Amino acid sequence: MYKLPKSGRLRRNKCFQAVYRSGKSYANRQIVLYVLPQHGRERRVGFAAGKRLGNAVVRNRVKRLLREAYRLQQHNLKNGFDLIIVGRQTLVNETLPAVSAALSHLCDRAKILSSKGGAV
RNA sequence: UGAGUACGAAAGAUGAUCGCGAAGGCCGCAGGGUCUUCGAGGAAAGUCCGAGCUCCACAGGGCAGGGUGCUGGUUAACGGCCAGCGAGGGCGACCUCAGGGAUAGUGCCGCAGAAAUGUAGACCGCCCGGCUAUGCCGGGUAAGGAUGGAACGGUGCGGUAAGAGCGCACCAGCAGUCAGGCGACUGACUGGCUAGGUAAACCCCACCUGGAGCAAGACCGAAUAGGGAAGAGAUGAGGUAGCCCGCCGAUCCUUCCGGGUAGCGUCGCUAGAGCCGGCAGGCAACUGCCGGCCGAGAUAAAUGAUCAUCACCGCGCAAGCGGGACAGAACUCGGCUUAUUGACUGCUCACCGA
RNA sequence: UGGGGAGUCGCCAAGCUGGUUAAGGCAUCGGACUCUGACUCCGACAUUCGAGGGUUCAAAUCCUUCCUCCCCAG
Repeated sequence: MYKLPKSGRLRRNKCFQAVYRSGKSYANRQIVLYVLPQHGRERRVGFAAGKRLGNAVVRNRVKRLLREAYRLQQHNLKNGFDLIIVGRQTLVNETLPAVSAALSHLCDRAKILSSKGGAV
């Protein structure tokens, strides 16, 4: 239930470009969320951390935080979407609970939470 | 106690839960499931050097170009390291140095200054002589002044019209001989009395050096079309590094039109100039022998999150609270450089006490 | 990850190779012309060339170590 195998991840540059170009975006101070509907498919997700955030250690940490936050609440999300979650500058010094809260806030606004799960 | 200096080592430990990557075993036709083991660094960084490896010819010759530059050693190699020599800095422990050649040649040395390298040069002085005489002219003089970063060895005595290595002593420097040292070099003696700086300017000398890089390169599979048109060249197109040689070499190149630009592909991909311990050689860098160990292999790219306990540091009487830097493998090694935490050890100096 | 290039005034830049003056244009400020503005004319504007160290009498320039930015290769 909490697993996150490679098949649920966005892996190709093409897919990333498609989501960036055609998807809708939602943002708050910590996170930017891109959503592209893909009807009938398994939900896939990608994580990104831009060069502005800092050196390689900081960028890796941001991506791992985002992945952990997504992993722990993915069962509340609907299927049939490609998502990209991008970390922003204020995320660098945050801890996991704050990241989770920010992510669920965005998912609520994007209306991809499943009805039986509800907000965390 | 304070200040400093050198060197080595380390970069918290254990457990639980959830999750990720790889390898191997088992189950399954298969998607996959499950168990075990392993899973970031001293700098993984910067990419400043040197190698391995791959392709270009089994990488060859000459010129050009580039690099290094005290001596000896070390190494696969190096611009690294070790030991020494010389110069400079520090009271000292110790530190710094691209540190060959300026007597092979060429260039440059602004402004200032009379003059910037030629045995040249007289602005003020100094001395001698002449004159139309408180000045002017001619000559001598580089000791004094002035300029400059630098002015043709320095100090002293003699000498002289005034001066000058003109003569002498000492010092610096140069050349030669002898002695010591593998050598850089050091010491002694002799000689002629003097030769500016700059080679991180060109250069000379000695030594080294082919080019590209794992996006190298190899393989498998898919796709299209053995597409069309025009032009140049076989006393040889074209390729091979800048040129010449040499080599490869039968179809190749340029332009236009059209088509294609595709695979979460496989290998290369991790056992290596490897790590740890002991012994031996060496002042040391390092080397040899013996024994043991296997320690990441990803590809939008794994190595994470949460919690608990115990160490360590700081604050606090205590309960407790807070803290742990710099930073993330991408073919692999040897160095260098840069970033950075809190401790340990040796040595030096200053002060105080016994 | 590998390879290559560039940092000079607020902006665009010349000067670096071959060492002794930091050109020029735009912008800004002050003045003149005008009743006022524009145009035009005159004047001002870099103690230092991304940062540190070295060579030299002397460094934007030569050497070296860092920092920042840009480009190319799937």
